[in-house]
Amino acid sequence: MHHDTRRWNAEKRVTLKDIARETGVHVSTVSRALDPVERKTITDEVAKRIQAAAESLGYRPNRIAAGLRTNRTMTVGVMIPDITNVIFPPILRGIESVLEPLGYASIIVNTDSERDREIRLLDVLRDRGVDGIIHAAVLRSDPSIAKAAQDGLPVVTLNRKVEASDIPYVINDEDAGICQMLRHLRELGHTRIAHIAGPQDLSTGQLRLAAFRRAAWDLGAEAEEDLIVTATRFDEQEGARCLSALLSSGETFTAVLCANDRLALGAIEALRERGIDCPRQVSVTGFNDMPFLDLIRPKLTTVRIQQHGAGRAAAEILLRLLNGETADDVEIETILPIELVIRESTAPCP
Amino acid sequence: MHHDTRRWNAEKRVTLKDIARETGVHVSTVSRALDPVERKTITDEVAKRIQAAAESLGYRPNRIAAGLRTNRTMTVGVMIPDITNVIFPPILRGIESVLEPLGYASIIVNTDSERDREIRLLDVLRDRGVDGIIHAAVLRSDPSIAKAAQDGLPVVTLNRKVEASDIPYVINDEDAGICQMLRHLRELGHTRIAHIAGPQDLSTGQLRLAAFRRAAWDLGAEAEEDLIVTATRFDEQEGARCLSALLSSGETFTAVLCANDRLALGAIEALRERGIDCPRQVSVTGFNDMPFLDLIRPKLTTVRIQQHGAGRAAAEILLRLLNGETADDVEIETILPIELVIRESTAPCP
DNA sequence: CGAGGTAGTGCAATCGATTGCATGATTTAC
DNA sequence: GTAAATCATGCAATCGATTGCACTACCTCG
Repeated sequence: MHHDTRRWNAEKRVTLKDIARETGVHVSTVSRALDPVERKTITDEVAKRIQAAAESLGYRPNRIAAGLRTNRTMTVGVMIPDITNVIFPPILRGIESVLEPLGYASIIVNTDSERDREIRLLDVLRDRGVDGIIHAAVLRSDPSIAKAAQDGLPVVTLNRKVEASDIPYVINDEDAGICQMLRHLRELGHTRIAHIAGPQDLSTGQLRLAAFRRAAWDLGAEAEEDLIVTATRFDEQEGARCLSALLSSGETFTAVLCANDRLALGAIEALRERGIDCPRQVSVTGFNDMPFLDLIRPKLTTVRIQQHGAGRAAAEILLRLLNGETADDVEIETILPIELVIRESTAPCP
Repeated sequence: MHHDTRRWNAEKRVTLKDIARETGVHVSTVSRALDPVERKTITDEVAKRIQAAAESLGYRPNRIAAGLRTNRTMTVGVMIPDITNVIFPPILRGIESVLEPLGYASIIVNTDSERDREIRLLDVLRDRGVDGIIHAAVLRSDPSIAKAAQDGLPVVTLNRKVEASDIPYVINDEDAGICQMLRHLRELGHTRIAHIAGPQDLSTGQLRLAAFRRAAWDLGAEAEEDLIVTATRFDEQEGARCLSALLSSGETFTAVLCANDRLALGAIEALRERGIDCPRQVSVTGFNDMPFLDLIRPKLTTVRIQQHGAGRAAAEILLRLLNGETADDVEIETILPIELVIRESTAPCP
């Protein structure tokens, strides 16, 4: 016999072969007796005996071996930009709430919004034979994941969509969110409303900006292009930078509608540094309603998206893909409803 | 040939066999040429040719197959109570920063502090053949993980330790943290200092309570047992409940040293509800310095622990275990230094 | 120039589970 | 009562990579 080079062979695992020896049947019979689907092809008495033996020996199926044969690992990959961004943990729990009860585990990777990293991590996932991928960090143009999906790997994108592809996606009703928020500001009397837009290479940033322009039009005024500044990242630092840019542009404004909460937080901080009060002098709004927002002063008026729900929805679609439905059977677009959350960062126009 | 029952065989993967056929050598030679260690046993010219072929065919090793043979999956399991607790994401990034560059991926699971779930998830991880586990959700007494470690599975615990076992652990200097905090409160003139202790089935809760008693003694006063209330969970709700209990006990106090930030946040909220001002009337302190604390009013005085650093430290120890060092070679205990962070929730004794 | 090395490859077993087909036993049908 | 159908189980190939050992050159040295 060849030498054993395994790592920790202390108590070697119980295998089908052990159960077969114990019960005096062939390993294939054991395999069938333990498979809920194949079980009916086995005499009931024998199946019971095998299951009892499996139980008493403490058998646990080796998913690695099964995975090699069947090409299913019961593991999915989840790609997000950065787990320390508080918006993502609830999403992950939403995904888990659907997948875990069905026996799936997930490998979570952080792309840090770097394309190289994303490509490398995609390989990391494929090398491990994940059955599918939920991708919450795609760019509007993202050839690597599009290629993977083309090859037949089940993929669903979350929060963002990749254009010119038939990858199913779950997003929020950005249009309604921006529109309702703009209306809210109008009702408070604001007319000169600035927009700090998100990165335009992300569908979220692009959709929200488009929605802003459209909403302004719908409300009877063209969007003032000079009052739109575009951030390069969705973070506080960029929020602050964009607000400074607005201030030094010389334009006047009494409200700033930001493409997400972190931009809004940065903007408020920049206002504070200049002694400008939010909301008394300038109203600021966010998008996402990330956790803890109600503990931070001023409490931010924002658009609540379904975080847990988005995770669930994406997982459910992925499941259908995993169960053999093709991208044609599954609806490409899922838009989740939003809800306006009015707190303290918006006030009547001074 | 048997029927192929694989799932998405669209573009079937390139295997060693394909490269072997392409280059006219045996698959074992290909395997060796692609293995950095075995490579030297191969003629340089042949190795180069094989590598070139692998490259041009777009070969990606199948880790499932390799894992079956070698019993190494290059995947580790990470168990935490709940990813939506903001303390954990930085820890995970710390772990990742060490393991990911070495080719490891991690499967993260949330135990929700439920024992059944923990046991089930432990099986989920073992079934997938993880090479080791970083466990940040252990109880002081935790037979299931102790058993796994006994069986030879590399395990490191993080933030908490399991007693009566030789599982290496990485924790914070709870003693120093509590002691420095108590001294800080004393220096502000407080003498009647309450303690909201954490769950005593977690080493963190137990160590911090013990440290509180010891520190009180060291500072020349016995801990007033009536001023100690124990929470059943580390969360805001319990913080509020414990504070109420303190208030209705009839004891007087001017400061509350809490076993972690969430308890402190809950305590402050409960004070606020009763119209008691923190810090003017009662000082409150936390432990951990979780993210966003500086955005929440009043800014919480707390003990900063190394979150990212703890993840890194645990990962480094796990690595040594993975590389064959036994629990005897590795230091069982790693205590990371803490730092007092004085903000606005503590003030001189009124 | 032949014995003893050594280096480079090939061979084949192996990891553990799955599954199409073969086989033998039993039942059903006529 | 025998042919045919049905059922339960065994057999063996397979997934893709790894690796101990065998084998064949060629090399070195005396």
